[in-house]
Amino acid sequence: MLSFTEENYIKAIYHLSDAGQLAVSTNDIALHLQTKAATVTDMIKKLANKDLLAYEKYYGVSLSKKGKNNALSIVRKHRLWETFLVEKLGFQWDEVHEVAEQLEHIQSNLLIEKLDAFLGHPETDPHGHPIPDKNGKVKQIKQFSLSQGKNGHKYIVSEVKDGSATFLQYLAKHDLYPGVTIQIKEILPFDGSMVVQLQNKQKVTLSKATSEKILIKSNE
Amino acid sequence: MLSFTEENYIKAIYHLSDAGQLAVSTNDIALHLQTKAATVTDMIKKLANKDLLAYEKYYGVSLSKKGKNNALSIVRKHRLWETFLVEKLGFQWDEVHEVAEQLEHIQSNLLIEKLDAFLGHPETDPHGHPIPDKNGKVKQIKQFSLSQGKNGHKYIVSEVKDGSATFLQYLAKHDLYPGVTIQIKEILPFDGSMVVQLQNKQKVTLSKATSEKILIKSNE
DNA sequence: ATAAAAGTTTAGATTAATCTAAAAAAAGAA
DNA sequence: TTCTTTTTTTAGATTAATCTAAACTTTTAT
Repeated sequence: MLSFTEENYIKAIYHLSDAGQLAVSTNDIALHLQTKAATVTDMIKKLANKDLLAYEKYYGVSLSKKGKNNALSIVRKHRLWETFLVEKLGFQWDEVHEVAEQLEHIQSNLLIEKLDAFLGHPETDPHGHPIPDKNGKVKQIKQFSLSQGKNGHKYIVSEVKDGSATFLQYLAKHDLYPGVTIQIKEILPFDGSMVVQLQNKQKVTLSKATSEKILIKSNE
Repeated sequence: MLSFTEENYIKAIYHLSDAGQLAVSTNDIALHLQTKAATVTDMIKKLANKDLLAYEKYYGVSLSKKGKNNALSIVRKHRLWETFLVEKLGFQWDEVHEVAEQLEHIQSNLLIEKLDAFLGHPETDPHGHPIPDKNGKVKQIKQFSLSQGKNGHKYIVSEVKDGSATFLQYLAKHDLYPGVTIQIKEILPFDGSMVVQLQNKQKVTLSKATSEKILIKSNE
């Protein structure tokens, strides 16, 4: 069984490697976990000894199959807890992250399976991130950035790529959540900002920077 | 903020001292926490420095006001989580303890207040233990042991004094939970065992040892 | 191609929580 | 009361996770 700290390293590496695709550098991990490179070197040696990752001196690490499975289990727990906090306890979606960071380390398969059932086996969390299933399978949705959407077309918001409280609060104010249907009404050529209409007919103007951080999927 | 370990010591001392009434010995704490007396001595020195308890060498410890408040907050969290696990996730009442031992250490006031509201501000957990309120106030119920009940009288089961899985499973099999109304039908003079009738008219014979571990309160 | 910069590792310490073994104090028994 | 037993504390180590400073590798720039 992994310690709290080991789990955090595995999760960080998973995210930084884009779900285990690419190798991750010592400094990236240190930055992400707000710790020092020397500390990271020590820890990745330990994780390498446990066969959770492959480590080549000076060339970073990449997760093993076992490491990826561990990461997926932690991500699953994190996202189920976030869903619980928002759907059942009424948290704002910008308030959930820190608490879920703690809850994801609770060790109990029974708990997580019962929580999953209680939530109705959700496929995505409140930010639109897919929740890995019990076996670590992640359902991939065909999605792309809102900035690539076409004028006049309707889409469903599927995910937001920025978890900062200010950004999430901004979106919340304009009722932009995963699951919401939007239609692109206008794309301004000079700065790439766009006007989108919500279900309730309200229109919002989004800067290019913002529309790049919102992912959408086709309207079926 | 207290560490996981510090919280466990404070909670153990709280329970062993009967809610902070009496002093607790080093050995009792070591036994309860499955650790060594030397370790306990070190830790209580640390907790004494933080003004969580009063420590007199060779004469044990007693919780300070601050220590008691901390303990009550942990107990509150533990019991709210147990209630959640049983009421919302469908855990059996003998399965909840270990998981609640982990959940009680999650740090978030918002979480615990929202959980409390979600559960409808329960006054007792599934074992009938009172849940301290936000301010640490514990509602005391006038209760006594079933073994002291009178023949023919009706009572409500209010608490069970043994948390072992086997005992709880035994009670569950006979539908004996806090909140259930029972009537004493017969008390056998030679061994003190008694026959009680449940709401559904079923009768169960309980040994003296068992009836001593079940607490009851008056039927209003 | 080589020197400077950036990134990484090693060496040596530190802190929290734990342990064993030995010393000291308190409690119980003769 | 004095000796034995039990309980508690102290001393000295250990492990996990962290740090700083120095050494070493790789990358970048001139």
